[in-house]
Amino acid sequence: MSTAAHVESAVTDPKLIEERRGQIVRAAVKLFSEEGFYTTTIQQIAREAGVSTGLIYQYFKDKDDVLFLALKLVLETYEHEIPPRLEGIKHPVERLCMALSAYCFIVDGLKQATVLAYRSTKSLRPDRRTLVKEDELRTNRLMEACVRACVARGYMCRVNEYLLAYQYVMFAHAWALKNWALRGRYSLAKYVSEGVRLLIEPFLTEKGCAALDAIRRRNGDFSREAGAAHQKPRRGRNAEAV
Amino acid sequence: MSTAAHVESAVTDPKLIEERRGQIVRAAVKLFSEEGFYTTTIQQIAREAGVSTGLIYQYFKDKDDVLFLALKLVLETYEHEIPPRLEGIKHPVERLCMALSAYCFIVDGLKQATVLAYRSTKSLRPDRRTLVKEDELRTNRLMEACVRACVARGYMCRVNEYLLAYQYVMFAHAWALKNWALRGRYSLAKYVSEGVRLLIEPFLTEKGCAALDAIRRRNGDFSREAGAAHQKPRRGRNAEAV
Amino acid sequence: MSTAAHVESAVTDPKLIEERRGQIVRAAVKLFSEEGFYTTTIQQIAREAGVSTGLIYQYFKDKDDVLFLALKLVLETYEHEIPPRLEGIKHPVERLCMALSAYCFIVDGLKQATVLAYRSTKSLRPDRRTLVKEDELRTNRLMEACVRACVARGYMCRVNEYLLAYQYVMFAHAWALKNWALRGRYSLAKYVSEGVRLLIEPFLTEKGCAALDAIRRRNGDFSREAGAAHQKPRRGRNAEAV
Amino acid sequence: MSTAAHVESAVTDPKLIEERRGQIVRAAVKLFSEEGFYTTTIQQIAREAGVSTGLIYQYFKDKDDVLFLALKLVLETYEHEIPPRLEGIKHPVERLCMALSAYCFIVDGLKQATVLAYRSTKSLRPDRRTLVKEDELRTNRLMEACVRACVARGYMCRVNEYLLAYQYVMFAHAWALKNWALRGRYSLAKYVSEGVRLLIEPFLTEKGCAALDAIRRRNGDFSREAGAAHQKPRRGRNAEAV
DNA sequence: AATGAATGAGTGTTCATTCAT
DNA sequence: TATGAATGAACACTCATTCAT
Repeated sequence: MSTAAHVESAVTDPKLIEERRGQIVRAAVKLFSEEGFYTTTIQQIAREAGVSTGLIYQYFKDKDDVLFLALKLVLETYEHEIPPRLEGIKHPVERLCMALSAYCFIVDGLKQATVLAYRSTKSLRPDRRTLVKEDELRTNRLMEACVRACVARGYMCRVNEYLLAYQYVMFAHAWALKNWALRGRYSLAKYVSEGVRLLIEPFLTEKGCAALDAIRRRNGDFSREAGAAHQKPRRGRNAEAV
Repeated sequence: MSTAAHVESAVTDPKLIEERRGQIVRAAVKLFSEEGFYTTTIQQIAREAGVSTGLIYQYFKDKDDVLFLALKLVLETYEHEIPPRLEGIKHPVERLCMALSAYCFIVDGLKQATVLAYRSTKSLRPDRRTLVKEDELRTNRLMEACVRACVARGYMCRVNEYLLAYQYVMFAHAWALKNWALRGRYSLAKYVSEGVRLLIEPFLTEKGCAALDAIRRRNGDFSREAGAAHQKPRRGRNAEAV
Repeated sequence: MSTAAHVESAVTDPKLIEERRGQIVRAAVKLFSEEGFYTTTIQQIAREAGVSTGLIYQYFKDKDDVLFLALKLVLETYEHEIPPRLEGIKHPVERLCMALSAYCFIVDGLKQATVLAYRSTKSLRPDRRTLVKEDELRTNRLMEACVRACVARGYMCRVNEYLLAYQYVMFAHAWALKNWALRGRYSLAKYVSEGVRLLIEPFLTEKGCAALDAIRRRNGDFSREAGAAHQKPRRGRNAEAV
Repeated sequence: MSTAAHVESAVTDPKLIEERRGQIVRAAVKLFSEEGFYTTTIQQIAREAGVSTGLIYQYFKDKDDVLFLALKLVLETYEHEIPPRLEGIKHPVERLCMALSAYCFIVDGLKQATVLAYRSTKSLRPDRRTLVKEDELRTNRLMEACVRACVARGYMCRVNEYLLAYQYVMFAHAWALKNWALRGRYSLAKYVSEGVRLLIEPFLTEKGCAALDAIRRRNGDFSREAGAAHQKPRRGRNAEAV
């Protein structure tokens, strides 16, 4: 549905397809992110990708298709880059904190692309839009699973897991969407540690808080900045769940 | 700066200007919301507004200018419609809850326009973009003021007020931005009451919680659905601040 | 179905529409006739018509639509220009001869356009193609009616009127289609008089032949060339019909 | 002049050339016939012929050259397929009737290709167009020779042999060109027998008519349909020629 | 003040043709 | 010989903007 298989003389070599598509989509993400979908021309993408205009139509059905794969690339980055960053982490609370942190750091690396997703998803044809939304939902479920693990193991009190997970997602996205308002006030690290304080800590049980304290002692408040952990505020105390 | 004062044959009668602009901008908001900025043509706006294409250029400098005023209209709706809904409400906790609720209800009535703001703000020329952002910040400060009042009066523990206020904003916006994912799960009323539970209640002091309980007994959980308040979960208890 | 009513800002003034359409279609017929449909660009038509490219799309849906009206113009010329040339002519045999002659003369003035019709009718969308064919059929019926009148009045023996009429049509068209082969051998007048000899005379009854002879004495063999009638060959004699 | 001899890396083996060309031209005739010259792409021809796009340019100079050979193939089919069908037929009247019949049957098998010839000959470069026209003239001469033989042997009265032969050609072509109008009224066989009645019989001498009658008794009115000959109409009687 | 016809630069897309392999 | 990926010029069509009325 996203391929150029319908194109008269579509390319057949799978390796080449992968390479060219990547090449073109990367150029597209860059330009769409900077200038927006409608103001970026196919010719610009071609030039940025170092190919001819015609070539793009051997790998994509139309401009919409380029956008689709560009957005998929971004959305899949979220989905694929969080798990590796959780690897080896056992403790549910630490996993949750890391998931939030990871999401924010990934978004930080894709700030413009994240904004692009918000700007341009509606420009997609409905069927493709649906597919992109499914990508987003999968990432949401990743976050939700972290929440559930905390609740299941008694580190977090009962909450609306779905909605809380969505807050994490929005919190990460906001780093890109509202970067113009946030970057003057917070470093990314600070933003993440504040996020933990606002959106995780209040829902932890005593046991969960204890775990979080331990983690902070080790990891420094999820902040890479030295001393970022010094300002220990009063935090929510939740009774043991169940 | 947004006017068409530079236009050759600009109209001079201020009353007429206001009327025509409103007429055109309302049409623009409708069409931009439905179809997006780039896919809406000036001719469509003219037809929707019941005027000629040429007329638009007597009241706006260019298409960008129409977008600018359209976005301003949306952003100012947030800013202007929240205060009246808080009128007469004295208790800081209730004000905060009502502010969140009001924001969500306003967004609900402007779902597409809210999405439009996210899609199209970057399409504005930088100077106009800045002005739109300032509109948003003013609304943020409205929310922030509500938080501060709660903290000042000891209903809420010390928090990062700026960021918490931003969570409220994002939470309201999310009702529009992620409506496709949320509407199947929550009614608006339920969404709001869950918002209170996730983003307000955890930060309340005991005193604040007591106040919230009282409000809920009166107002029914900020939910219009009968019995929506029945599922009272364990909620955060915060020690008195300071 | 051929209008530009679907166009965003189609023109509304009927007088203007007629004028502009005529202006553009005339340019199109000229260029399509000379260069063919596919090798003629919209820009060329615009230039030839003395208008801008964009204007064409205010009066035509697409290039196909221009072709459609161009072909209709040609086909309707046949249909509309034959009757006036028969006006005042009473005798069925003379009417038939004049019809054939008129058709050939009209085709002579539209040689390239006639070739265009053969080249490009298949390039039309099926529904429009059908409409053009109906135009052609109406002209055929004009010819057929002339044949029928001759038969009914006993000037012509019973024949397959439909097919004979079609021979007249093809004979006239051939003057355009095969002009490259014919123009070296015959003048148009000679061609017409040979047509009468081949496709009318053989089917005349004695009475019909007598009438034809009288007509020729008056009109000079349907040939404007002096002496074109000198080579009187043996011709078909048909018994009285019925 | 039609070859690809000028092509950089032209193929030299004559046998291969013949084979490849045939393969490609057959595919081209099929596609051009169905879709037209301009709407058929070289890539489609390549796929239909089961070769690569590049290969076509080793056997043809350009797309125009493919069209040229495609049209030649069609035109030569007429020229080459008529004589075999006349083989063994001695009587001039029968030969003439068979020639007309054969032409119609050949056209019937090449309906779309015949239309193609009318659509696309003008798309050829002038020099190539001339060559195609010469092919057509050779077929015309085939028909003309049949007419001449009839006249010479006294079966047909004196006529404009050239033009009559052209009528036969047009009659056959019309079966393709106007098939949309004819196929509802006549079977091919009926069409042919009507053609004999309209374009041959009227010009026969008494001797010729007698011969035709005999032929019909044997061959059934040039119609494959049983009983097609039953409806014997009044037909032209010509006095002996000379 | 208002109209809407006219403009023409700009864009997505196609496809004949080339050429490295 | 044969391939098919790559090219880029060319074209249909759109639409923001202008301006005569």
